[in-house]
Amino acid sequence: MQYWLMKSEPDVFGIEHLTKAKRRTTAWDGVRNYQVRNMLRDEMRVGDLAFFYHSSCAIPGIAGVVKISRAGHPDHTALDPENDHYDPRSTPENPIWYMVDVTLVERFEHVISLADLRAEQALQDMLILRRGNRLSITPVSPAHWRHILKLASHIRKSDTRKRVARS
DNA sequence: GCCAACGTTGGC
DNA sequence: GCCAACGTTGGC
Repeated sequence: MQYWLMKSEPDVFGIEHLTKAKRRTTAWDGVRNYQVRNMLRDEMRVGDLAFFYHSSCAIPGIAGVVKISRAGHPDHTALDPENDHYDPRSTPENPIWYMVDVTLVERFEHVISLADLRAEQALQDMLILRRGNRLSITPVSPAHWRHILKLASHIRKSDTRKRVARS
């Protein structure tokens, strides 16, 4: 079992879209970076889990958890001249670009913001926190994964306390 | 194979 | 909208 972090711009496709998608599943298409292509094609396995990260938005951060529900297969959007991600170098016989399918596992009640993540000493060496990091998919260590899930549950508990205190 | 120019990402 | 950082392109 491996863990990942996958970035998407919520204005284009966010976790909100995934909650409404058929079978809460979507193809993770449009990746046009070779390092990330190699992860999609060669490394990501069905059953792996990934954080769904919102980038380039008001509150960048982790919005929930998805699982890989289909392993790497050719990204057909590269073959479609009408598509924004069209790449004339890619052909059905020789596809250059790959995608996986992801299925929603959990949407966090609140996004764990980038600022929240940066505040955690235990997460200092996360790839996502390194300056200049531009990969749209990065591996996440089991220790970091567990730590972030703990953060998510703490946020839930503190919310509960606040609700109780108010009532 | 080098490297400058250019395009893109993404936080702020 | 700015800009740092990085990947890609293409001339040589």
